[in-house]
Amino acid sequence: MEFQEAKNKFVQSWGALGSQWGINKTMAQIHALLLVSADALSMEEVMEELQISRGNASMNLRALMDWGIVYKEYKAGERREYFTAEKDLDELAVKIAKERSKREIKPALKVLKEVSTSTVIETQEHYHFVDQTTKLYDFVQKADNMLDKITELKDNWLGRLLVKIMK
Amino acid sequence: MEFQEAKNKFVQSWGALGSQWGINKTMAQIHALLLVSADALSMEEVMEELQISRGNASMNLRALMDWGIVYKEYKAGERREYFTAEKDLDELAVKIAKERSKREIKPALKVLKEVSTSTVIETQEHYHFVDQTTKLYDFVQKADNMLDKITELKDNWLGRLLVKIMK
DNA sequence: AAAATGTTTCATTATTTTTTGAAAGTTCAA
DNA sequence: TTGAACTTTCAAAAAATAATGAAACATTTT
Repeated sequence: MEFQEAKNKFVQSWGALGSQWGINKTMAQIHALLLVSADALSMEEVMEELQISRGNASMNLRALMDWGIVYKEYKAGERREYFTAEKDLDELAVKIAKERSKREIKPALKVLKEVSTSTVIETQEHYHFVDQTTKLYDFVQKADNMLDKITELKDNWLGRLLVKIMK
Repeated sequence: MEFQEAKNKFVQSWGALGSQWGINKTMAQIHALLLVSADALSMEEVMEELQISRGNASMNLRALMDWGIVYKEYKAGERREYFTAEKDLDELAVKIAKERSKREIKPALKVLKEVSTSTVIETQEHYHFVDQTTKLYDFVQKADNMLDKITELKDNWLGRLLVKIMK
């Protein structure tokens, strides 16, 4: 396969995947592009390669930086800003997971706690509601903790073994 | 908090969460509603409670059944169909994960394999592309396997211990 | 076999989300 | 301080996605 063809295919597919996970298409595409680019790219180059407008590029590059998975880079003697992606995949996964946890899981947990603890139980129906939402709260919290636990685990001997077994 | 108010808050929030995860709002809301309902609901009741059209209810209930997380139920002597949600949260998580893996991860892996193995390397730039996509392939595959592994683990003694430690 | 009851489909409409591009804003160099 | 190079913002337009509702389709009862 031609290099350009392969790169394009990858960027497009990654964009499609992103949009199924609540990340917008362009944001995912820019990330994909930077991920497989050997050097940092300027905004101009990103616009050119993905055929998108300046505003779109600017907004999504900012969003990626807010997520902490794309960095600005300055080249000596150059005015223009360049952008690179976090290329360590473990690091990338951790950052994405943390960000989504903060933005989505935490607020969901807040609602679950609220509704599960403040509802007055008067009937069987109410009881079922409180029971179910309480279980959901515990479950979501457990799941949310998982990643932190895995990250910690990696730092010790037993942990590394376990991670290895699980792989 | 009033029961109806709590239920509503939960259903709405769950719907919002769903839409950030590529599941449409109504689908997530219907699922939330069935999850906290003590009894199975008819399509009519779902429409009424969520204030949605018949077509919308029909399509999304079907989609939920396709995902295997909502079931039809027939009541003796009744013509009408009733719907219930999978209420075992572990089971629910497994089904959702399997479905997303099938629909999203597997196709992504296919593309990754394709571009990482079929690109002819002629320059440093090409090398970096192949290297990065290969790493990504390995990483995604590993992540995709995780859940299966955790599920298996739960079935044996050592596994249960590990899962306990990690919790 | 017709009516009654219930479900699905899908073209049209509405809503939501994303993108554009031009104007405003910054920063640096001369 | 002016102008050149570059970035950000945001109202408006475009595109993508979801919802409606009426007609078609099924199934059961009389």
